[in-house]
Amino acid sequence: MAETLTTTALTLKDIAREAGVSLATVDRVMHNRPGVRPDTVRRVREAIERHSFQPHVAAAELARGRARRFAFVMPSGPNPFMQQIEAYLGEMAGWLAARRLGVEMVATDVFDPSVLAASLEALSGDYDGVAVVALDHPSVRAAINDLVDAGTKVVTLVSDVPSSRRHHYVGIDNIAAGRTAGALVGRLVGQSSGKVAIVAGSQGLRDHAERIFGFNQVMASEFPGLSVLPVLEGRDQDDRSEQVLARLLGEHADIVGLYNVGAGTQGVAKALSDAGRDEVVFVGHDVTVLTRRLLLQGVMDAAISQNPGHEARAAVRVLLALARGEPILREQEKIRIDIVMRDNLP
Amino acid sequence: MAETLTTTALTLKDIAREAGVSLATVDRVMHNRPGVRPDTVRRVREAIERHSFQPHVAAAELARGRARRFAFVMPSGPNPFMQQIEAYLGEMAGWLAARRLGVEMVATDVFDPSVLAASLEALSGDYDGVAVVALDHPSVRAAINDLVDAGTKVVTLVSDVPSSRRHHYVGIDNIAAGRTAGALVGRLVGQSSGKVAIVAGSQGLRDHAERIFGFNQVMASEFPGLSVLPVLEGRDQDDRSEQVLARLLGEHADIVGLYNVGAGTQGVAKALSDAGRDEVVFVGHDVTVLTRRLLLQGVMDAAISQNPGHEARAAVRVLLALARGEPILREQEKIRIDIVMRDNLP
DNA sequence: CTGTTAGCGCTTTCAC
DNA sequence: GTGAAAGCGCTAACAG
Repeated sequence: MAETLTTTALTLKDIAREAGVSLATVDRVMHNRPGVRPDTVRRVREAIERHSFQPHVAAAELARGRARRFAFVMPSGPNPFMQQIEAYLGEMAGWLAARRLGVEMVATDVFDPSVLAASLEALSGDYDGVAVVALDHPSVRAAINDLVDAGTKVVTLVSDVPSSRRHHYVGIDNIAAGRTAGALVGRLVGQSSGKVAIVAGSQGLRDHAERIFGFNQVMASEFPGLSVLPVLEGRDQDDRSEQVLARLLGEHADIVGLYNVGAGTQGVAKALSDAGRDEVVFVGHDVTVLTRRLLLQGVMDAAISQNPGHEARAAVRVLLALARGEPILREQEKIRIDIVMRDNLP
Repeated sequence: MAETLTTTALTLKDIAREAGVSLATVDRVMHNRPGVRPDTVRRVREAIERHSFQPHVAAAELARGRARRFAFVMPSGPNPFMQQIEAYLGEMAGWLAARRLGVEMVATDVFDPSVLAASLEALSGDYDGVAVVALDHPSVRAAINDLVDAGTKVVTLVSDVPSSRRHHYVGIDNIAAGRTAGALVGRLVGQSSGKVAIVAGSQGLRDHAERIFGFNQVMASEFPGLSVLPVLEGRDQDDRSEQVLARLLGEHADIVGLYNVGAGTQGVAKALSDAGRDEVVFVGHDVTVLTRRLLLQGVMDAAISQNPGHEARAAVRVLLALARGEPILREQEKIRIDIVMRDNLP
């Protein structure tokens, strides 16, 4: 009736005795440290395997004494999504302190590759781990690789640099996010013809480009009756987004759907309401104070969201696991694409 | 440029010195143990506050030595959702072992109040914490309260007993889940008239009743043109669900939407396809092997999901935090209502 | 009521 | 190459 999932209660000492060596040697083997005869290594490894021995993390943590330091490299400037990530890190303060983890925020211009790369280089040696909202650019890639080579654990956050040797990416699959947005717009429009507008920050941003790609995929294959208009670029700014969208709305009376790929949501909403086109199906990204209000008012129909709290905590947990040499709980750290509508607002 | 979120590096000893007492006394105060003069308590408290001191969890964990044991009381019988929870606990085996946490599964008939209550009573004293998929019934409530009184930490999982003194509920807000389902059916149907069917396991189950309540709320207020038919009860069984639904489909040719509140999904899908009514908007719960397939095939339009992996891990983390007397990260442990459609399948 | 002390299971010098 | 021994910061048992 009761089935046990765990057993271990052994200690390093038990393994040492069984392998006929000392504590120190087992420790060396466990951490792949040099200076142990291959034959001894094998004997110890076998003893460990035999009992699937797991060292006690608390003891290890205590013994090594030294506190760990992580840096979060984030965009400077007022971005509500990033502010939420910071806020959630702040909420973890007690949790972090109880584990003697130091987390520092480093603000930088993540849109300028050379500035970002310089900020990263400056961190070298001072931190056990770095989480960075990265721009995908050769010099940034090089900076990340340098950190990795110096032994620092690196995770990319929200925006990935897949070509780098970063240890982990904490964020969503943006192509799938775009596909999801497309499916929502298509289904919620509920009619087979009409035009669909896209407002993005810039097609040069990897995440925006990927979302648009996914969106178009679904539109083309599943809603052939809906025609997608050329992408507008609002640079994630309210005024500019409003401006370009207002113009487009004036030119096309038969726009039935709208996908806002990045920020600038305020402007998009204003353009819609000023034009008296509230019935347009409007899908955007992220749950912020603003999008929450728009969802409640029925102006926005759905938001695709990557839970910033989860991202912040996942980044910390992944860095910690990497630093400790523990395995990462893939499933736990995977960031899901949330569909948020009025009734399931978190 | 760099802003630090944490500082602590003090130890109990530092606090002791500053308060002019010994280690042991600080320990007593920290854990609200009796036998300390009120005045001394105050002095120590002040020293702790002054530095917002956080004891080192690893040291505490190590010092107390004893391993912790948790029990998961789950429904016997083949329920894919519950099997997933078990599977995720299995994946955590290494993580659990490294923390010397023992997790045991206890299968029981959670639908029979007296059997469930007896199972819970039997656990008393043997475990530090218990997670239970609970039926809301007086004798179950009493059993939970007895465990709590005996010092065991108790969390309800998936299905709550709000009237008990359980320490925490790990699961979704089922009324909101029902509302979400209602909004999805209404929006995806995309027309203003027609009938909507509901298939539930039993209206006697609290979670099912709450979901139906939420669903009807939204239907009545936002989609007045859609008329909701009386609830069918399929007892979460495939054959029975198929049977009752097939009959209903025969009686009403104008059914445009369907909400499957519980399990029995296989039967529901079969009834729809046998009747050639694949165009009906079909919204159900949970992502399983089956619902995943139905979503990909376009038979199901959306699944409301409570991430079983998250629930399993949240239950363990909450029990651990409770046992250690640490605060719970509310935001992290809150279970979200996920809307899963084809393109954001996890 | 309060203090002293012996570990918990690792990591890390420092010797051999 | 390998081992012995001194802690890491707490908890708990035992003295006083």
